[in-house]
Amino acid sequence: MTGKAFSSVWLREPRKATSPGRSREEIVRAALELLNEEGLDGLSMRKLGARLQSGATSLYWYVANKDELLELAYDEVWSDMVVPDPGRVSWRHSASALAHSMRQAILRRPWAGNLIGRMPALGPNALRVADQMRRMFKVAGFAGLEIDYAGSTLTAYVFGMTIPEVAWNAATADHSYDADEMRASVAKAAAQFPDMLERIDMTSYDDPQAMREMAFDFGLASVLDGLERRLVT
Amino acid sequence: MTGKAFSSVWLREPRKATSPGRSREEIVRAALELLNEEGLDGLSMRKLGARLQSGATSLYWYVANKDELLELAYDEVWSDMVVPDPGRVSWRHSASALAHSMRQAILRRPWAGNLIGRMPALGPNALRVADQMRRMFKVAGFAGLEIDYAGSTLTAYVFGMTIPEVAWNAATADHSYDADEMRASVAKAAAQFPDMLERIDMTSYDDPQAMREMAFDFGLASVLDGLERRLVT
DNA sequence: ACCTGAACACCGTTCAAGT
DNA sequence: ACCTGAACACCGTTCAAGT
Repeated sequence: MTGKAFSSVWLREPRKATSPGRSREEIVRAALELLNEEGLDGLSMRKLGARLQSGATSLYWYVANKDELLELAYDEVWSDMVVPDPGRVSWRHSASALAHSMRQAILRRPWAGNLIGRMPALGPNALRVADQMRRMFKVAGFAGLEIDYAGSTLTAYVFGMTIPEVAWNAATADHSYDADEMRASVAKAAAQFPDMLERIDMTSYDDPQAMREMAFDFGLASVLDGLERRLVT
Repeated sequence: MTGKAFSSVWLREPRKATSPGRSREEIVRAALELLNEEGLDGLSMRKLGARLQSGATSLYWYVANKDELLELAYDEVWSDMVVPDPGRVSWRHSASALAHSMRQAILRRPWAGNLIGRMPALGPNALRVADQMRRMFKVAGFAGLEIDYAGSTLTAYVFGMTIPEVAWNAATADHSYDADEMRASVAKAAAQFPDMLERIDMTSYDDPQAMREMAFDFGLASVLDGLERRLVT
């Protein structure tokens, strides 16, 4: 019972473009526009069809279903992640730059927050990043499976830190943000936890942006220190 | 313009239960059943209404909308995360046990993978865990904002590692899993990346479960080492 | 106070029919 | 080979009307 294995759009050939305004590429471009303008909920096959001056169902000639379309669009997120050459700079510098560029890539495309880690990342951009990261950790001194473990650790940290950040931005984007009100709300919820209340009095809510950057750098330094330690022993 | 701030179900009083089979509690219980049986997509207001022998729209008396219902159900995930008392065991042991229980809590409820980090976690269970974790990092020796940074780092790592794990399980659950086929698929996608191909030849695909546990422990040790290092300097 | 059903404004996807 | 529209089987939510 071999059953058909795990499938991904990237494993199949696209239908070739013939008419000018109608191709997989064209569709993905329009989907990205919609995603960037209106977010994940703003993308529907019907709206996408309208934008391309076609029936919604015409798209199914080029793309098997909406999930595949998302998988195609998703690869774009990886396009501006960078891994500075670990031959020229220290691997720590390279890893740190990668982590920051990953975070920014997601913050710039909030819709990606709901896809990341949930969707296979087998597009060309994702593979490039994975390949460069592997090489980086090899230069650093990791070997065998530990090359992959180190990669997983770094990306898990960055994604785990950034996904909530995106969600938070989305949740507070509508209402004009009021630090005092926020403080009061959370204080109410955390009323029976004296330890939590203590935290609420801190500056945390006044400049959430700066706070998050500090938290990110603190955690990143920890992760990199931890990885470094794995190398020396 | 203060605008209404960030809102969460947990900040409002529930409507009190009157009839026996109809209350916010009852509804959340039924929603959890549906989630555990059919996953996130299996939960619709209509199906939930049917299960409770009521019109779908009757639920709106007890719950403002589906998102709030999810927020309510979501707190359940935190219920079996444990933080061993850091007064009796080392903080490292405590943190490690917490991390493992977090991972298991999510693996046991795959639907949570799509909610985690995306939804405010202000329910009683989530607050208990947050409070205990805070105390743990305080006992460890962190102070001020670093208590929170340490907490964010640990949970970001665990969530970032576990969310893809859940997604992977879901993607491979349908098809009977075939290691060779999988290897071939990924090899095809990664064809131009010699470094990636090297990885594919490893044992990675034969026992993914064991592999993931090793990866998790490797990363966890790194994160804890990194946090420890923050304490001594 | 609580519950109902009809209705609104959407979805993704299939498929026979057209050119 | 490509595109269309109608149709199917769903959604979440509102709201006037019932008891």
